[in-house]
Amino acid sequence: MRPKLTLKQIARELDVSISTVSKALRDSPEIGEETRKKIKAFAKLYNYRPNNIALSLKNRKTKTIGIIIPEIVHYFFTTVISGVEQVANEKGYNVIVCLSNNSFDKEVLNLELLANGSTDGFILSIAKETMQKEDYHHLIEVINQGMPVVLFDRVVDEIHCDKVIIDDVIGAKKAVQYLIDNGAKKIGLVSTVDYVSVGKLRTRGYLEVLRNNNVEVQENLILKIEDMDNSETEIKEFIDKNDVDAVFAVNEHFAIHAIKALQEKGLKVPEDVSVIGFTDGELSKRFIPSLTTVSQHGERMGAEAARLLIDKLERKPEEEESYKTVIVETSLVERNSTKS
Amino acid sequence: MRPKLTLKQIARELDVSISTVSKALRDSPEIGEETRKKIKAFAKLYNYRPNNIALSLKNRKTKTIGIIIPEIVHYFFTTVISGVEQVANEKGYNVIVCLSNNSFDKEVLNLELLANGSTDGFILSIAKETMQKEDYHHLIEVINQGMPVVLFDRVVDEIHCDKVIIDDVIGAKKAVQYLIDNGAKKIGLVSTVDYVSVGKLRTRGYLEVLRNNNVEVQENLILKIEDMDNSETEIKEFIDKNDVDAVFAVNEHFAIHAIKALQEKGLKVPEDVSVIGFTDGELSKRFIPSLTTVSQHGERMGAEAARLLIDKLERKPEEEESYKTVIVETSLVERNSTKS
DNA sequence: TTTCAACACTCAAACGTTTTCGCAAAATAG
DNA sequence: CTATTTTGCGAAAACGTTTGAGTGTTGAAA
Repeated sequence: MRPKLTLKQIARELDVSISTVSKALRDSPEIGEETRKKIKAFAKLYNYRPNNIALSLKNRKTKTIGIIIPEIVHYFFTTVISGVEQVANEKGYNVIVCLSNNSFDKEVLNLELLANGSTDGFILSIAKETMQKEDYHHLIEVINQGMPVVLFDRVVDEIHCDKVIIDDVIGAKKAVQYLIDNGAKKIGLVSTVDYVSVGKLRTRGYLEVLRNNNVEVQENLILKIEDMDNSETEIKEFIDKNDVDAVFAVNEHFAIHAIKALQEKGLKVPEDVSVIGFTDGELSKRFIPSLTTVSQHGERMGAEAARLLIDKLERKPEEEESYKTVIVETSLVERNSTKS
Repeated sequence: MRPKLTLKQIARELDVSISTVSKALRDSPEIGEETRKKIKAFAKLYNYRPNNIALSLKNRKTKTIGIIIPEIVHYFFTTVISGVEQVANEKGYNVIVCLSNNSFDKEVLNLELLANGSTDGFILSIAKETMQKEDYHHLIEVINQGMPVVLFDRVVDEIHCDKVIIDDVIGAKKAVQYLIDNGAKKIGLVSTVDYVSVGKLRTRGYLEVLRNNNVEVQENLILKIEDMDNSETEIKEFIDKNDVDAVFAVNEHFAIHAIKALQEKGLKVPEDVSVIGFTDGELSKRFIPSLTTVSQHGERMGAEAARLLIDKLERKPEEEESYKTVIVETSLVERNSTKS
């Protein structure tokens, strides 16, 4: 076992000072040709690499960005991480991932831990519990200490920082417009109750498009799921008793249950009824039929967040402080659950 | 903006020495009651937290473990991360995640980067390209430097370290035995070509169980998919021309295509034909019908890997070096694609 | 011969901690 | 009232690095 080489050891070995070694390796003109070559050769031979921790301490930056998400076994979040990672890597940054498990306490803990020198900034999606408590002091604290934070997906107005979000209303409008353009008249909506912000916004998009196209809004064609655990039965009943020629569901899960219910009713998807979902996850791609869906482009969101953060980190101190909110456009991915 | 507080600032503010502050905060008996209280109150008021980087440098350990995986948008790997994270957190460790994207070069880069002081040890699943090249010098190098490494899932004999794997053969046996126990006689196998180790091992399990139960092996009931892109058609043809009463597929994807082909042939799953998959991902849980499947327990694997690593990290230096390989048992998760 | 610049290097401080050692002053013992 | 112990605190080194300032030698210009 050969422990890591340090400048000090090289210096002792070659009988020069530590600073000489450091300067030689960084090609300082202060060091003579011969000495420099000798040192470089030695360093190469024994595979010297500077210690990151020491560098971080010296430079007061770690070249590491922390990302705190509510859960990791979750398609959307992994695509975001993937996007962050790509951009971070390009710019020479590392990514350290922490999970809040949707718990307020764990979010606070992780944030405090990483804020003590481990990272230069944060990319974060707020935990469910934190949103319920509406307690953001930990985030505000960290921002006040001068640490840049970028919020994505779940964001709140109370926190002043850069943000990356999608436009749920426009996403929903794209989907419903697509259905109308392809001849649908009786479009069912399977949504969540209104206090889930995503459900509310997507419902708004649905309503707007119907009005814009002079399609009458039929209240009975709108289903708002209360109890997620019982969504399957609710959707089945909804489909059974209503006559629709298209369905817009606010997530993948609702979409596939709608498809199943339609099939059991003797209808074919997409021949008789078209179905569109929201969130382009594994399930949308691989369900049979595969789902036409509104994609949230998690990877782009991650990349955008990383760019915002790194811009802040590398900004000259004299530049004006300003916070941006980037809206990443959704797009409709056409697959086999809609006819066109 | 209030920058982070340091010992030095507290010392200056309270007109004592840095060491006094440090000792007071760590409840050293050297410091008098009064001074200690004063310092602690001040630190609390201004929310002092020691700088992790400085601590890492001093202690020569970072309390951080690196995990390098081939991809993150992948159900299995996320469950592993989740398991690692839980155990790591319990023991006061952070997790830094890097992606190799299945590229040899990126794996080497990440490893070298993190090995220079950023982490105390690694948990790693080898990149596809690395396995093809059979070049593991970067891993061996890191291990030689005294950094503990735990390999999981994709492991190789050439590397001497702790390992966490599942037993594919036993997993497959459980599945096929279950089918036989429930009356199946003509069990189709949808596998990959033999040079994919997973396909080979799971096929072996299938064959062993048939022999053990004196069921004749019919070569025509075994499908080995060459071309993943064309798997759908291959499976459809296979199902169409063969008469089976059960199917064992070596992954989720094959399983759902088998189900679809069966349904299109006019057969019902699970009433007429039972289907079992491998890998308990999103799709298995949420496909309709949901899939009975062999679960690999990624979370357990991650937890196990983290435990092995942390044991190594906290082992006294005088203790004997030894490498373990932990086999995490698979288990059969019964859902709606099999009758029982 | 003196002066000075160029060269090639070393010293020392700094980043923020912890910890060993040393040293006064106060408290106790003799 | 002196001798010794205890108490309370500070100085300094260490972790590994970078970097501005300082130093000694050489060779050339004045």
